Amino acid sequence: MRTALIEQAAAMLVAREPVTLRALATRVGTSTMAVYTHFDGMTGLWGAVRQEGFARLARRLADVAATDDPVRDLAALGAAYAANAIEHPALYRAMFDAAADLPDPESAGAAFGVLVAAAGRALEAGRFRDVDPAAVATRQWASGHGLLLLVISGVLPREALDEHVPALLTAIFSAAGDDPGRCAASVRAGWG
Amino acid sequence: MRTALIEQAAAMLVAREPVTLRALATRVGTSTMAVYTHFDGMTGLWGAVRQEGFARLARRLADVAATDDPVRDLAALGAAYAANAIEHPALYRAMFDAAADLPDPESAGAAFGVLVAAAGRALEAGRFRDVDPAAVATRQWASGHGLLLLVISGVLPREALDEHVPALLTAIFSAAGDDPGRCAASVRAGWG
DNA sequence: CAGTGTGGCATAACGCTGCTATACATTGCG
DNA sequence: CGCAATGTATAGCAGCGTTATGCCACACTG
Repeated sequence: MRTALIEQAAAMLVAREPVTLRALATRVGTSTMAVYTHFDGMTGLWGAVRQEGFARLARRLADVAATDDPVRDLAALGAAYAANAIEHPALYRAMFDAAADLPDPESAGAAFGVLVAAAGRALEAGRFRDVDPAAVATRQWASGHGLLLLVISGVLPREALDEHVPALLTAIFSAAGDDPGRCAASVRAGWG
Repeated sequence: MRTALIEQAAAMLVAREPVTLRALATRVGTSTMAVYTHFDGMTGLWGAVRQEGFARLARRLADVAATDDPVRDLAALGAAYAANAIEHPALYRAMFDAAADLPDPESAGAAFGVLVAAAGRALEAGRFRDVDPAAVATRQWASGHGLLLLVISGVLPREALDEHVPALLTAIFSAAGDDPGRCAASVRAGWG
């Protein structure tokens, strides 16, 4: 029942339908009370939906196999992240809805941890110098997040991703110590 | 009446009060119908509020005086942009609310134009090479936007701005052709 | 095996939301 | 002065999230 409600809510979210309590209960074939027994009302359900969104994101990032080029891996992780957000924009927006509580630290941290790990490998491989892997990951994440939200909102066209993400990643990774030319090639390879 | 409604809505937004039709009408001292005669319901009012938000942002950016160091100016514009967003986070979030229509192209374009102009001056001054000023401005905007939203949402602490914005701007401007050392100094001076 | 709780769902109602139809007032113009 | 028109007040509607209450079906227990 819990999972049915979460999945139905996520489905309505990706279908651009308004996720309302009554419509949700009707679609699942139960009554509105189910949301109150299994969650703490709609806010609790939204929290569960966002947690599910982060879990899906973490799974998707985990599917990106690590290669011997950690900078390429960072770009590939960015591509997987962007693809996930573009395919389910409403879910992505709900995951970062500022009106709600903080996203679940565990599931969100799992996704972020994959990025930090890749940055750490770049540091160990000598591609980065004198930087905190978490800082590099945060900068990549924030840049991509902002660009994605602007694209999802329709402020920027979708082509803006292909135009600006590789440029931003190359700038960030070069500033972290990677050789600019080699970095650009790795980013191109990873962004695909 | 129009302006009174817009300003009251903006005031309730910064006061973290829920902006509801009845509460808004009561505070302004009129009836709910006023919102329908002057705007097209609440959606129209939200559009006007966002337009007002972009107008305030454009005014604030225009107050940043241009110096003989265009890269410093870009960082100073970023600082003014960030300060405006941090001071009125609810209004900033409303400005980019993806559920609504696109922000008013005129007022939003005015704010963005200031950034593009500064990037153009950097190009003319020889600080940037072989780049589109609009592309540099877009990358700076998207990076700052993403970082600001993460801070406003509480995902990142406020100190993350001072830690990551100068690093990101230096990375972007260096990738645009500026000398890294000189760029870092200009960004530090502008970010203040 | 019958009795008894107990957890989970259906029903109905409450207060709130945005919105609209209608009646009234007030202003400007011929 | 009377008429037209614009903007506001009132009342009500459908929808929302939430909650109080009743029921039922399952599980544990003497």
